[in-house]
Amino acid sequence: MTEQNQQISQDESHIIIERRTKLQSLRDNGIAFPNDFIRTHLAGDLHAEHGEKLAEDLEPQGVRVAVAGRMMLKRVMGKASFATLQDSSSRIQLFISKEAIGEEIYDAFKKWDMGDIVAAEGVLFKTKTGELSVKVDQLRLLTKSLRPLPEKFHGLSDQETKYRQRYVDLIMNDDTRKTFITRSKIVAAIRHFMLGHDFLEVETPMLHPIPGGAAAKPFKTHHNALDMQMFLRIAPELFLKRLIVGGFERVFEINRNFRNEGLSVRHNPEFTMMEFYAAYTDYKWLMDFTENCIRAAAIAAQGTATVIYQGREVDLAKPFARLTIVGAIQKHAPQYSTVQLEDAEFLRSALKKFGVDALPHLGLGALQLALFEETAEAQLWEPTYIIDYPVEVSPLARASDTQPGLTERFELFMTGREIANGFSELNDPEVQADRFRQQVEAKEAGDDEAMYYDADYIRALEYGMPPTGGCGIGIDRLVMLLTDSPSIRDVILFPQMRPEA
RNA sequence: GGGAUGGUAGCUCAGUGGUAGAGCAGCGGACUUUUAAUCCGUUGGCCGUGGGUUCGACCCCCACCCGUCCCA
Repeated sequence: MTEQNQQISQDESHIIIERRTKLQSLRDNGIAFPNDFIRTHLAGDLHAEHGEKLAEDLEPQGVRVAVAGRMMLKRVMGKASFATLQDSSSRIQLFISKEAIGEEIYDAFKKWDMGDIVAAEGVLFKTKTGELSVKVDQLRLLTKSLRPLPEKFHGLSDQETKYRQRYVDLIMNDDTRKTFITRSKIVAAIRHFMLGHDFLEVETPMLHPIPGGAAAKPFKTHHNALDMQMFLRIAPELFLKRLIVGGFERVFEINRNFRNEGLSVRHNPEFTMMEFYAAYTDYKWLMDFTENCIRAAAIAAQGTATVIYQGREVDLAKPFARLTIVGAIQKHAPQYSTVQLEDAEFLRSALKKFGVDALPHLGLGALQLALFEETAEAQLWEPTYIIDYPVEVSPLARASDTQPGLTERFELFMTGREIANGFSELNDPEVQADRFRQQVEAKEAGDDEAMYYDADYIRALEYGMPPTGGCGIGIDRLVMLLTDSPSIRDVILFPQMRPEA
């Protein structure tokens, strides 16, 4: 052992020291980390193909297999033993007898540890309790595990360790593996849905010279060669619409956004969104389309569009409800009268009771929206589109032709959370330029979430963008819903954590 | 940012002012069809960190660090 290793081992438990000693003896006796084993079968396939067979049917077939995986259980009984290997598909039991593999390897096996990666070859059979197993005649240790796994029965339950050491969580918890497999299926289903509707998948910059496309605080970074400040993107929106200008009439991107905000059960500083844009559509078309897309994702994840979240049903099968902001307040907080909801001063005082200090420049629509967020939003359990957002909080959305001060915009809520946000895009370059100027004024007045003026985006619009609908779906929150996960950290493999103590 | 709650052996957890415990894992031994195998023996702890109170602190007090939940 090197001096450095010795120093490390002083801080390590006796278990790790013991295992390092075993590894050293593997090194002394040959190749400690061999990579020439060839696996022929996965455990899950073996169970699927042979699990139901009777012993007397299976054993005469002499099915020869080579399996490998992490040793999760080990039962040594004198001259014969059982071990359970876990591979990516499932688990398979090994029957290991001294008689079949020889005394030398058998004695070595007795020293192997839980968590070691083991390879075995042999013939399938059924034990007397009927468990499909491999009668092993060749056995090898492929990778020595130096760190002890959590307890075999209770597993790993500490939330912090599950998040910080996801690799251990994945080894120990089938539910965790399932959640991320489901996440992959959801993303695949959404991608398939989009491609099936003639959308082109694209990738736009994550490093932005000007952050745009959303009201949020960005992360700042620095490009050395260009010696310029850059921002991690808060949304891909302005780039995707440049592509609409360019003639890609249906585009989507599934990728990460970064927002410099606090952490919560619903917020991770980097999160995944799908944004999509379709020329010659509007927000009404988007609502129908988004609904179908989410339904397809639910069926891919759970096989049904009627799902249970935290013990309560969410019906994604029936048409999603549609309510205006005021309508939602009236439904979920009926103590406010129609007259009061049109009274800016009343709304300010009502908001104060919720501890919200409404900025003086906010108009009626923004005040109504703030009251909606306080009173109604958390109660929107069944999927509900809230429509007709005020212009002042929707600087990229097309104004309504019939309702002054409102835009053709919706947000989709379910289980009390925002899942999607979409609108008819503002494609009038002169109006967009005005809206940007207003944002810059708000920023100068101290609103650090206000947008920058993006001159190139205006230039793009000046070439002409067809009438377009665009929408963003929060993938993490959708996966939470479809995997019944209470926290966003449960659906992100490596959630953001403070440095370890 | 505020409130609640937690941090004790590698893991899961007991312990409530008087010598730090159990199960699993580990180590030694027995055992040729086990299923969290069983049986005998046994090692292992800055009780999150730093202060304080006390004859004496895992336990009481204060501050801090890192989680979890709720609220903003």
